[in-house]
Amino acid sequence: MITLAEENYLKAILSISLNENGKASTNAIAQEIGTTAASVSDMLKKLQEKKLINYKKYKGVELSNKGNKKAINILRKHRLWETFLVNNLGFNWGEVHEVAEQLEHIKSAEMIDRLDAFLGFPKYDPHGEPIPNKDGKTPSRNTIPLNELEEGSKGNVMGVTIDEKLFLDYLTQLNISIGTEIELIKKISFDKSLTIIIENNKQHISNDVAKHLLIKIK
Amino acid sequence: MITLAEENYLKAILSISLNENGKASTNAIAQEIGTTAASVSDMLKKLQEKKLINYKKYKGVELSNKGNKKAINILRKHRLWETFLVNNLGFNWGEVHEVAEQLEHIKSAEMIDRLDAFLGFPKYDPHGEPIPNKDGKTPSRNTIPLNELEEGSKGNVMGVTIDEKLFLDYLTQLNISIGTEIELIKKISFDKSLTIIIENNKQHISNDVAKHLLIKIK
DNA sequence: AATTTTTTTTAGACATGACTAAACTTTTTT
DNA sequence: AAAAAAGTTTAGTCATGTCTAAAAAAAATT
Repeated sequence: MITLAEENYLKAILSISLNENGKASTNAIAQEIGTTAASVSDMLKKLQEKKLINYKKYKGVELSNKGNKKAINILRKHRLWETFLVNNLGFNWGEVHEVAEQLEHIKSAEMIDRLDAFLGFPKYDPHGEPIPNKDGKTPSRNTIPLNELEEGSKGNVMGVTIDEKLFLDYLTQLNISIGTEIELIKKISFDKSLTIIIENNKQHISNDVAKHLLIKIK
Repeated sequence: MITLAEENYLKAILSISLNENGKASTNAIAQEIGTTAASVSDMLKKLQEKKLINYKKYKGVELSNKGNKKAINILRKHRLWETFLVNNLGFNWGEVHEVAEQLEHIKSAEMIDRLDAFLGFPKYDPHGEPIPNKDGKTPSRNTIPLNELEEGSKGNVMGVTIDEKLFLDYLTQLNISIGTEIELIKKISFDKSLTIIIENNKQHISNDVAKHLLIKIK
């Protein structure tokens, strides 16, 4: 049986290895989870025992096949629940993360598959993030972060890559949601900030915001 | 903050005080939860600390106002989730208890009120058990257990008072569900078993089954 | 190549919630 | 009203998952 704490570690390791590629460091995991490096070290030993990760002391860590399956499944549950909360309970996309963090740990494969069916087998969650299917397969799209677009090109927002209220509320304020068309006017070399056009309005956003917006080029 | 274990104790104490009236004994709680009397003693001290129960050593325990509110809220969540699982995800009434036991601990008052609205503010769950509303008020009905009916009288099943797969599956086999009309033909004095008629079929059931069927007399 | 800095691990505690065994109350029986 | 039985609490352990402080290893700097 896998515990709640263990599930959160697997999730953190998956999240880190998706962002930076290669192995996850003890410190990075500690930061992601909001605990100390010492606690992480302790837990990594337990996860290794259970064959959920591949870990050698001081050498970083990666998910084993078994661990990867578990982690993907948690992600699947998280994103399905977020979809339910937004589509059926009327929450907005900035309000669902904390509750989904709880719901993702509910154990019942049968239930989650029925929820999936109830929702109509969605491919993307309310943030445009792909929902792994029952077999763990994740749909892929060719999108690029807005900050990597060339000046003068246009595209549509297909997803965001962080799920934090402050960020999502700011996007809402900028009139950006899934599907929004954005034209990149200018990149400022100095601070890598961008001038963009959204629905005929010129706006200026930081690189920090732009890099978390996934764009499909027109 | 109230922990998962504490919530389960409050639920157990509520359940016991609804069935047998008066205070809940340490042993009864231990049995309900599936733990030892020693563990219960330990926990009662903690719940007393938090003012969730009224407890004097060796004298049994009852919920405080605060504890009662918490416990009712857990019951509300349990029954709303069961309703969702049956009405929207297509589970049958015998399959939902375990999952609802997990879901009832999800913390978000906003979410549960939205779920309530989504479900259409149901008054009863799939087992006919009353769902406390947002303010903790529980709808009441005048029903009596089938075994207390008089010979020759008729009524409809309005609810069941245990939520166990074996029991519910047996009811399904007997063609009994919420709303079913039952006529009580005969009570056997020896073992208090009953002969009943359901949809023109004569059946014979034990007192143990009958006492968990709530009937509204015609 | 040696030293400093950073990162990681170990050692030793602590809180939670469980357990068994033993002690202590309360209740029931004689 | 004693004695026996039943129920409850305490004492002492244990596993989980956290922490701080100290030690050890790896990486970066000189």
